Amino acid sequence: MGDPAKPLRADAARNRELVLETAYATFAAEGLSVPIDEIARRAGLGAGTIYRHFPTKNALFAAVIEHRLQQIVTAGRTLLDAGEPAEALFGFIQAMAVDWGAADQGLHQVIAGDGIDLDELAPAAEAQFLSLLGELLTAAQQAGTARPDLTVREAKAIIVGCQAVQSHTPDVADRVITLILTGLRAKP
Amino acid sequence: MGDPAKPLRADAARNRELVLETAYATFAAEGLSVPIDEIARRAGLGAGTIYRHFPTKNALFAAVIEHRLQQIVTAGRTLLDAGEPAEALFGFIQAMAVDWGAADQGLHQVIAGDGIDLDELAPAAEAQFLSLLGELLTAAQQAGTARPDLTVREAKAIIVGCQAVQSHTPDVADRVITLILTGLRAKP
Amino acid sequence: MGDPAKPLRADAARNRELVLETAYATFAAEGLSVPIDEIARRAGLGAGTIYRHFPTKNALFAAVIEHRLQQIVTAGRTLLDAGEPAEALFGFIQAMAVDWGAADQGLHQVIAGDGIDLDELAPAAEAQFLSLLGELLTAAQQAGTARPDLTVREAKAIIVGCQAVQSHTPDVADRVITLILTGLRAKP
Amino acid sequence: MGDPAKPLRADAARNRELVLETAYATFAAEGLSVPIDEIARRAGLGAGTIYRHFPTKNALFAAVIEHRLQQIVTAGRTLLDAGEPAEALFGFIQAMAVDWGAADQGLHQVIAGDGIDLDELAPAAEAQFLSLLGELLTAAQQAGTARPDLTVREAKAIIVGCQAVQSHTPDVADRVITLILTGLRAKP
DNA sequence: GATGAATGAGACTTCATTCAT
DNA sequence: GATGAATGAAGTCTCATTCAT
Repeated sequence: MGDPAKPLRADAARNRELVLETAYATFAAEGLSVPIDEIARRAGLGAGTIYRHFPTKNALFAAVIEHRLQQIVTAGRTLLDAGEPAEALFGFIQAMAVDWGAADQGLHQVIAGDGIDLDELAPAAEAQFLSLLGELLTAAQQAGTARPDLTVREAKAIIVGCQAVQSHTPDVADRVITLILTGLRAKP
Repeated sequence: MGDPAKPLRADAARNRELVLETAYATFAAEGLSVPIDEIARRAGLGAGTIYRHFPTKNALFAAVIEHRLQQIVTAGRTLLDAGEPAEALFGFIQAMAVDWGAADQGLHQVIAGDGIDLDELAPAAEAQFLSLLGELLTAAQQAGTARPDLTVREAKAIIVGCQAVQSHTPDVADRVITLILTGLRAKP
Repeated sequence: MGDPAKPLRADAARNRELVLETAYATFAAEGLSVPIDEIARRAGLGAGTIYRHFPTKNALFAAVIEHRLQQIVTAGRTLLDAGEPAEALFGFIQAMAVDWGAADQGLHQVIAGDGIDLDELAPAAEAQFLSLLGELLTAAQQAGTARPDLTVREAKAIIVGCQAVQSHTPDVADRVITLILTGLRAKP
Repeated sequence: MGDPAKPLRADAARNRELVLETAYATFAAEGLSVPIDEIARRAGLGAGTIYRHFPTKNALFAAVIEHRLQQIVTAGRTLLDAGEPAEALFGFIQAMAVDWGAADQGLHQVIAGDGIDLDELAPAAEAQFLSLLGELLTAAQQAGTARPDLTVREAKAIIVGCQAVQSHTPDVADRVITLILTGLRAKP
């Protein structure tokens, strides 16, 4: 049913994607304080072009995070559909912290605070993310691998914790996250 | 006695304390990007006064963190000396995240990364902290309450994770941290 | 054609020139301690614009000096090519101090030291300058008007001295410089 | 007769001397931009003590220059009284630049401009200096060693030039100054 | 009188955002 | 639409000068 927004011209759409990818890579590698000009330079665009697509730097954050969360949700749903409900939740948390969060300074800064609030920034994506997390959690609880009294908010808090671990001490992160997850499996 | 550095004049010492406390409160509440001028304003001082005591913004960070870590180490040692070796480690981690970390956004940013390195910033205090943590860990392992294969670095990573949890989702932090700690108690 | 650096946009090039001229006039008239903001104000530009073209105040010095030295070298070469080898050196020194150095306080400060090193600031232009000076000197020596034992470094030192004279006591500079140059003509 | 100002207490007089000497050494070595606090530190005094004796930084410059000029005048007079009128002027100029000006960045900056005017700063000392210079000049002219048409202002301008040479290219300064002085000896 | 801590204006520089080309 | 130049409000830090101790 018809995108309400006018469809972008082909080159504009391409530029939007390019900005998004460049911004993600840059924020992930160097944190959120990278200047817009630097992102423009890396994308081979003018700064004005970025502002045409994203009216403020915060809007760019929002779009990047939204994009990222959508990828995460997609990957999580794949895991869920793979038919291993018992381990999907744990695999997802581990993957989110270790594989995806490995170099993700920017994502971690956003998720862990730094004055930026995910719920304000990208409420729709956040809702989808929580919904997926709920499904993963329920599946694991029904399979008997996760504590039955665990809530979605708690599961998200644990993800935040695991990402902090990954970002701060990458070399022991794998083991520590495994330990943390142990606590989620224990019977009440 | 025999302090090599001349003792500060009474008013200077008072102001130094005032800056340290104001800076701690401000960084904790609003993160590390608060301008020095704002801290000066809140302390009722000129900006130059802060720079007299701490020649760089980083030096101020360092002093705040050092001050804070010393308080933490002192409190941890009290716990250790209280004669409950079995629970001291867990009490310490919980206290560090929940009681002290409650409003500690700035401290968390420093400890959790953000381009700032604790070891460079306050190496002495960091060393004391790690040493205390080691003692708490050993005591718990000898009492049989902590996994024997846990290392100090891992314990520190867990603290970082717990602080992230506290800072991001305070209302479920208590429960989540308890869950995380469960994983440290499990037999290998 | 084949300029590796993209040619500046017309407005940018105009502003670059404007900054250079304003900076030259201002430094020359008031010395090197004039704030960048003041130069921006006089040029009718924002301070940021200056920093876009010259990333540091030192870089602006460098560009001003380079610009100036190039003019000087060009003028000197014209003198050399005019076919009066016997007098070109003396004309050049006199011109450099009197005509061009008339209000050149800033340039004099740079050339005469003040903690700023020409060789670091604009090595290429400095090299060209020394090379031209060498040619002038050789020509005069072959024509028998300059002492045969005079070196390029000594000639440069004399220029520095003449500029100091000009800058300090303009009203007697012409005569004094003539006297100084007399010493260079004398037979050993 | 009878100093109109109350005589200083012994310690105050000592401090005044100490500041003057330290300031001279520091300005000479590092230029006029050295902070007052640094001079205080080197003198082992508080900054306030300097301000008790010299109400502004400019006043301190003035006093330093005055002090210095007095020494110079004294030394020049000694030269004059030594009974070698033919060479006293040349010896004086050479000594002023080479021996005394060797590391005299501060003095050179003041004399060579930098927005500071000797006549405003220390008019009395300047007058004495000019008077001495006049005597040296007259003596040399009567002895037939200096051009009869040389004026005091021109002689001073030459000193400024020689100091610039010394300050800019110390290693050839001796020779260059000798060359310059040759010009003053030549018959008109 | 001496001290050195405090002040606060102002320097240099960065960067989100706007706008002429 | 795209570009990248211009803007100007901050931010960090310095230092001449004043003032409480």
